[in-house]
Amino acid sequence: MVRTLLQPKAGNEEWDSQEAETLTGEATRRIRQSILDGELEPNTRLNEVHLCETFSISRTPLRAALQTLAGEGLLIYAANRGFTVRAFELTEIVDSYEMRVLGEGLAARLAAERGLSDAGRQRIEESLVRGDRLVAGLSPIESQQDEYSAINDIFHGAIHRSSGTQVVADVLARCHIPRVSARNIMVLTHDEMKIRNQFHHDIFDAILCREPQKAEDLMRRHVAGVKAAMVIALSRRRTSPNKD
Amino acid sequence: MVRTLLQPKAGNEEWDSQEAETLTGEATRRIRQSILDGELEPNTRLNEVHLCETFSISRTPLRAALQTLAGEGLLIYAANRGFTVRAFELTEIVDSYEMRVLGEGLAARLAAERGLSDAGRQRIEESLVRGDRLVAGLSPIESQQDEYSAINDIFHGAIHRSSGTQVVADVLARCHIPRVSARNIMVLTHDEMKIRNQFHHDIFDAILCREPQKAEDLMRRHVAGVKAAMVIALSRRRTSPNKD
DNA sequence: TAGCGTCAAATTATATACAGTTCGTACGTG
DNA sequence: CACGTACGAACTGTATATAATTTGACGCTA
Repeated sequence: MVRTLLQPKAGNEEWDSQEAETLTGEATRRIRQSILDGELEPNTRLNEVHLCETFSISRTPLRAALQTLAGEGLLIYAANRGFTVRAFELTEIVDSYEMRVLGEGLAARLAAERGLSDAGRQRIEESLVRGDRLVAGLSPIESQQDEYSAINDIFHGAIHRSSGTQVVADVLARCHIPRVSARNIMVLTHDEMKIRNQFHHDIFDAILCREPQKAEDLMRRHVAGVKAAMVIALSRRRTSPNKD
Repeated sequence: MVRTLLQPKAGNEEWDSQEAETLTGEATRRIRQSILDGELEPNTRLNEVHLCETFSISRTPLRAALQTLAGEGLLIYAANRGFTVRAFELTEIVDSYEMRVLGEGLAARLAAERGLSDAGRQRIEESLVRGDRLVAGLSPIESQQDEYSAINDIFHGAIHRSSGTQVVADVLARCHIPRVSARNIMVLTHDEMKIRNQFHHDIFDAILCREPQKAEDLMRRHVAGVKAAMVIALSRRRTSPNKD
């Protein structure tokens, strides 16, 4: 049969070039997902041989995957002691949001200064359409949180790319990790989704109209709002349980 | 005679735990240095076997080192095609400074909010003493640029740690890379060193006095000044040579 | 001569064997 | 019984052999 013609698997989003079609890349994605989904709990020390058997690969590609994830900040490495799942303290999560406020604002500003590519504009518009549909209550209630999360990733990811600077995108990816690691904790109300959806629209308009200052300001307020909601949700779950 | 003890090796800065006493760590440091020093030029495609012979190690620790450096953003990886030294466009460098303005400002603000540890305060004071000595003209002229660079790393590094948040320090490390990769280009005048040294003093005072807003503001202006100088220096070297 | 398919050399990806370190445990000593 | 030491199992670090992929050159065809 056809051998070359390498495509991402049908129905799958495009891959990072790094994670295509090698055991290493496959393992990287699966382990990352396990961590973000909470299957691998924080502070767990990873046993290489055991993980090898789990994924049915040898230690070489496994270690490569672990190195990559350590580089992403998801794992912590200690010489002769291997890798450990990184734990994020509440402080760390709050501060990373503070960083994200600034970074997302910068990305929006740069995007507004430089304009959107056709592909970027289309991706954002797609996310806005889906957002409107969500807010209108046309999605199944069970999947609303996941749908909002997906929409959010598309919207912000498109803006990161549109900033035109890899470093900015990298920085935001790093700030994104503590957020995701706590994702399950926050449940959005319908009103919150409405507000955020409106912010997405306004930010998009500011970028389209080439108003960098306005785009940055709106984005900062948007992310600051998300931060506040997250901190409140986290505090509820994490504060000392001595006063039940 | 205030001197910090516990130095890993005489004259050597302390190591990341990741890079201690393994061939992988050693290779990581050496290759990183080669890249930052410009021995390995941008867009060079790295040949694993060749590098193995250069460093007298086998491919396993070498690949581990390359993966780590790719995670730091110094190398770019493509599946089945290996690693390439990353090149930073002028735009990328400018934007990473923009990010750094915000990140360094945040770090200073957080440090001011939370206060300095004894170790942190000592490190900063040490850098200030050395800065004053430098500005007073008591250092050999040939080594002034290197001395300023070292002082700078100590000062800002101490503040990054004092922010109390790993994510912030990671973000700034990522912004630091394009800067260093262009380090040789900028030559500081004595007056510029004086101005920057004064900024260091003022920022330190603001942090000590627990004035977060002031610390952030000063730090932003400080880094913005550095950015301006760098951009001017880079433009001189890089702009199209069609109008000599 | 331009385009295309094929093959071999070079290079990367993976598996696995072996070496070195860590860490828990059991034993000996005070 | 407390404490330190030594030993061994478990684990990570490294080397190297083998498999898969890329790359460039060569020759064939239209």
